[in-house]
Amino acid sequence: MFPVELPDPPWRTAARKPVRQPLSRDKIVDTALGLLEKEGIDALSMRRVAQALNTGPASLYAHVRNRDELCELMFDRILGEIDFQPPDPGRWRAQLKQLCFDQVAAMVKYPGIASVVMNAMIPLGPNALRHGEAMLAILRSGGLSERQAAWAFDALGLYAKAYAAEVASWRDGAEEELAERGRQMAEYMRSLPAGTFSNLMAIGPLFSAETARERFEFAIDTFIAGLDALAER
Amino acid sequence: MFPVELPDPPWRTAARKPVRQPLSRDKIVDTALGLLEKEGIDALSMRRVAQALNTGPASLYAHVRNRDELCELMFDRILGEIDFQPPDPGRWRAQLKQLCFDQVAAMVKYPGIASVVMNAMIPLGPNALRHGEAMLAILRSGGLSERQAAWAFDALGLYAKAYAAEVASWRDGAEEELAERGRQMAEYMRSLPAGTFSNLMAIGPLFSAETARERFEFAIDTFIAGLDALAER
DNA sequence: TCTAACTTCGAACATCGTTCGTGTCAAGTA
DNA sequence: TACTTGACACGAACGATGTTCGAAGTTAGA
Repeated sequence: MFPVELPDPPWRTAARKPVRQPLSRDKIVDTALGLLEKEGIDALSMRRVAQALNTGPASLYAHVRNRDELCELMFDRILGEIDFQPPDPGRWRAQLKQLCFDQVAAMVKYPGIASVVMNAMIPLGPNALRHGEAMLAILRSGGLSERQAAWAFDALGLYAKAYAAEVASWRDGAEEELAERGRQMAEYMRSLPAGTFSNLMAIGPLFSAETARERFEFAIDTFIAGLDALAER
Repeated sequence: MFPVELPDPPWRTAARKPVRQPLSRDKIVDTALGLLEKEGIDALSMRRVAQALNTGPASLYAHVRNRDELCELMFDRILGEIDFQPPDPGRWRAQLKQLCFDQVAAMVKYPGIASVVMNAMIPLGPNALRHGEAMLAILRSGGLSERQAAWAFDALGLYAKAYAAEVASWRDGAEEELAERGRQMAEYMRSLPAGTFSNLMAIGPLFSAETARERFEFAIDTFIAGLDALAER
C-alpha cells in the first residue's frame, strides 16, 4: 500500500540520482542499429527502440522527426562503414564491382534496412553523398559520359538495394518455409502435362540461398560488360 | 425497447432478401485491385477491402489466408494482363526488352504492388509461371546457356520490380515533397567548399520523374548488351 | 429431416506510429 | 539568490493496422 518506488532517503546524496545520461540522436541510431542487427527488422519499432533505451516511445520524437527519418539516419550510418580508394582508371571495372559488393555487404549485415530504404530516390546523408561521388568518379574514369555515368549509378544502386532486400527477406524462420514452397511448386509443375514450363523446371533447383552470391556477381559482371560496350564506342 | 431490427412483415416476399451475392476469392482480388489502382497502396488494408465489399474484415479470411496471400493473388492477376509472342531467335533482344517493359507497365498501373511483392523470390502463380517460361525461352533462343538464362531472368525480374516500386513511390503527394528535398540537397551541396561532390552536383538535375523511363531503358539496354557479349563468345 | 460442413461477421487482442500535455531540470537573467 | 525560460522526458491516449475467436447463419448431402 505504499508507492511502488520509495523516494531516496535524505542521507543518500542527491548526486546519486539516476545516471540516466541524456538521449541523443546518435545514441538512438546506435541502439536501433544494434536491435536491427541481431533481432531483424521486426524488432525495429519505436517502442522497441525506446524500451532498449529504458524510456518511452514519445521520448524519441524530440531527436528524430519520425520512423522514416530514423531509418534514413541508420542507413547513412551504415554507408559510413564502407571505405573506398581513389579512382584508378586502369582498374575501374574491378573498383566498380568492389564498390557494389561492399554496398550489399553493408546492407546485408543489417537485414531489413534495404527494404525500408528502397523507396528513397534521393541520397540520404553525408555518407550517401560520399559513396555516390566515389562511384560516379569511378564511372567517369572508365570513359563514360556524364549522362551514362548517372544512369549506370542509378541502375547499380537500385539493383544493389533490391538484391540486399531479397537476401534479407530470407532471415527469420522464412528459410524453411521458402524451401517448402519451392518443393510444392516443383511438384505442381511435375503434375502438369509433360513439356509445359520445361525451361522453368530445368532451372528451378538452381535457385537457392547458396547461389545468391553467384547471381549477384553475374548481374554486376553482365552490366559492366554492357558498360564496356558503351565506353569502347 | 424492441429489437433494433424488426423482422420483415409476412407480406414482403422472402425472395427480396438482401441480394448479397456470396464472397469469393476472385471478387476479393477484384475489388482489392480496384482499390489499389485508384487509391494507392495506403488504401489497401483488409478493413478497407472489406468495407468496399460491404462486410467486415473477418469475412475475408475464409477465402484468403492472410494479407500476403491476397497480395500474391493480386500480383498474379496483374501478370495475366501481359501477353507475349512465341520466341523468335532473330529478334530475341527486342523481345526480351519488350517483355521487361510490359512487366513494369503492368506493375506501375497498380502503384504499390511492386514494393509489396519485392520480397517474394518464388513465382507466385500460374501467370507468373507463364511469364517466366516465356522470358526463359527468349533468353535460351538468344544462345545463352541454361545457367546464364536463369541468372539473367533473375536479375531482370528483380530490377524490374525494384524500378516499378520506385516509380510507384512517387504517387500520393510525395512528388512535391521529393522535389523540395532535391532542392534542399542542391543548396546544401552548393554551401560546401567548391569541388566537393562535383560529379554528384553535375548529375543532380538529371534525376527527375521525366527521365525515369530513359533510366530504365538504359539499364535494360546495357544489361542486354552485356548478355550479347556472353552469347557471342 | 437431421447433420455436418462451410460462410459470415461482431467483437476483441496485440501492436503499431504518433501526438498532447504535463512534469522535470538546467542555464540564463535580474 | 530568486525567477524565468526553454529544452527535454515521458505517461497516457488516439486512431490505425492484421489477425483470431466464437457464435450465429446458410447450404448440401444422406
